[in-house]
Amino acid sequence: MDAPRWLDEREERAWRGYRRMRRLLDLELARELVQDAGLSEPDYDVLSDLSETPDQRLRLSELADRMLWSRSRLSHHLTRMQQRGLVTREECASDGRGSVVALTPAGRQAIEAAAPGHVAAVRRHLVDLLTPEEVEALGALTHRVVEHLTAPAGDDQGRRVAPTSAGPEA
Amino acid sequence: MDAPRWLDEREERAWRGYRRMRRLLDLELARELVQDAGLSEPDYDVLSDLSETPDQRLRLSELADRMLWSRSRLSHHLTRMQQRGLVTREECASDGRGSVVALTPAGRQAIEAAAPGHVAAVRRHLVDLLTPEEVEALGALTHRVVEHLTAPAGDDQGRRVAPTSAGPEA
DNA sequence: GCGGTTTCGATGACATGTCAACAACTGGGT
DNA sequence: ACCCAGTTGTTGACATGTCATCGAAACCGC
Repeated sequence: MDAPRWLDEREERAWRGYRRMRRLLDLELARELVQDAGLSEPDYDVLSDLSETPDQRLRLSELADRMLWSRSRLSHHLTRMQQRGLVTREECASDGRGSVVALTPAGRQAIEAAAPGHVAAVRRHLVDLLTPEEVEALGALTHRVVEHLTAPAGDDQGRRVAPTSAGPEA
Repeated sequence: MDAPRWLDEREERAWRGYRRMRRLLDLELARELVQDAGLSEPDYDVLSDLSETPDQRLRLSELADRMLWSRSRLSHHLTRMQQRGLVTREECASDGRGSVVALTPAGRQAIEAAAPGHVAAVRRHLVDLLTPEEVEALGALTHRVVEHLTAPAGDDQGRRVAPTSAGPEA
């Protein structure tokens, strides 16, 4: 690392573009979501993950792992969503420590109302701006990076990632 | 919007991959940065933008616009960085309302110490995992999306973006 | 030069996220 | 049966980000 390899022009362009896109896309999607559906992005993600589940319910830690959130963050966020009537907490039958998070009817209604507009926004600001080849490339490249970051460690460095578990032994 | 066009399999893969990559990359880069250099990503970004400037100093609002931050956020953050001795605020000669943010020697030292490791991490976890074609594609695609999101409005929708100014009249 | 309007940056209240500590419980070894 | 290390989810203190508001200064048409 004595002579750092800086990014060349193309790499720099990709990296800066990525970061700028990230920020702008986030701002815009969040803005539309809150305006059109009264949900924040985190709200949407929670509801969306829950609604994709057979029962509309998940163990708290299972949900946290899927979302790559810490349990603490999820717990705080659920408290707020619960107060708004979007989700409920139930005791877990098989594990006395556990909580199960469940979608309420209001929660289901909220996500169903929000989804079409949100998908449309994702198309409008991202997907529909890309060629099919670019969509393919983006899928491939992001998956490779994700694989790398979730690899069992000792990979090219001794570092681990992810808030809590979600590791190799999941 | 009556019959929402959902994402097809490839689009879904790209979108989910993007979001997952985003999250994991952020966590990892932030983790390494704070561990190796004692800086958060926002800290790094502020110092980095300042250090790229001829005089190591910028008007507060100029910096906010470049970073796509609200003035308020930047002001709060600068207060904290100032307390750590990384930056200083100076009065602006040409505008009595204004502040100029300047890098201190400690700030310059911090960014110079942090940069090589951070660039290496960006390579390790992203850039070096991509083919040259993918780097090129990522650059092209992100720039197109950024263009779209910063376009003068009335574009395909009547919506504007960005925290404060940075708009069409900039 | 003077009022009205806008811009600049700071601030306080509040929302959200992180981190460390904790109690309750599980499961395995003995 | 019992202990104990590990796991689960919650909590409180704190860091960070957002939003509305504010005073000061600049700008602008007159």
